[in-house]
Amino acid sequence: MFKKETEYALRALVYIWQQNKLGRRPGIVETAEEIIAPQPFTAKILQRLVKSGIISSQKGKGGGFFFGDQKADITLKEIIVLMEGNKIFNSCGFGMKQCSDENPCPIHNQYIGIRAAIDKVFGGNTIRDLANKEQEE
Amino acid sequence: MFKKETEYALRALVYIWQQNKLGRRPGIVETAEEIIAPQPFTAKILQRLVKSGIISSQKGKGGGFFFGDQKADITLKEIIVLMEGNKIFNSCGFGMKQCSDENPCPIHNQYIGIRAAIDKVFGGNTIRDLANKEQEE
DNA sequence: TTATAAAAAGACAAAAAGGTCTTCTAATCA
DNA sequence: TGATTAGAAGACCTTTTTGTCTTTTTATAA
Repeated sequence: MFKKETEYALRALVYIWQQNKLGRRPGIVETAEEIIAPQPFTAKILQRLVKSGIISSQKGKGGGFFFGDQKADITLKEIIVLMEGNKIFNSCGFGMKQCSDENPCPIHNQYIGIRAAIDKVFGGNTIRDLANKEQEE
Repeated sequence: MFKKETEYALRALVYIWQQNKLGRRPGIVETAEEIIAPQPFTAKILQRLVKSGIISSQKGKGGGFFFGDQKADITLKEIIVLMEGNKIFNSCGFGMKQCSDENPCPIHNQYIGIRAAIDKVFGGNTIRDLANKEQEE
């Protein structure tokens, strides 16, 4: 469904927030291990999230990643759009450029249901929501 | 949602069947133009579909592609699985390997709804269905 | 039976995705 | 203040996807 980058980003953000809630700021090594992702690749993704202002980071001893002013109420959809654009939320299931309500591809009317479901799930959940969910279990 | 290959395959098959119904057997050039896809890439994909037994082909003058014994009642899902495996129908929305009903990721219970919708649309429509749909319009 | 039209085959190439490695910079603590 | 810890930056590499090009094979029609 999504690119690896995007999946790693989502999983990392949930973990970082869970740790932040416990007063901790996890680093790259710890985060990559936890989410089962290659460490240098995780580093690159986290740096991108910092640059985009989704999270903050602290260099040096005792440093790590954390939600500061940003808060963990960002939706999964916002992260997904940042990482890979909104193709998944807008594009045609048949791959046609000009597909729309007015000029529908042969599965358009059925496919809009899929898109709506995707939008609801990823637009309707935040990092905070997922972090809480995981800890219930 | 899908790979280009897959989208081209679906569009090509619909077009080929529409032409077959009219007593014609379209060739690579014609098919690629119609579905707006690069010609040599389309050739490769059609050859793959022939090898897999989805359609038949005829070499030489007046040749082209056609549904013979195969019939056009194959579902879109079957084509998708052939082209890119069943990842989309089975995988986790959060990218976790071990995600299941027993060991769910934090969006599992919501994501299964998306998967069900995808399965219904692509498992519930055949090439014949789409070919008929397009001609209604 | 030969020219021609068309698919088959496979080598090649470009771009994107996924991932690694090394060096630099900054913060902190002893 | 200097050693150490940790993120930042960017060059580099590999695999997959997407696409091209050339040659070969086969069928048919003139």
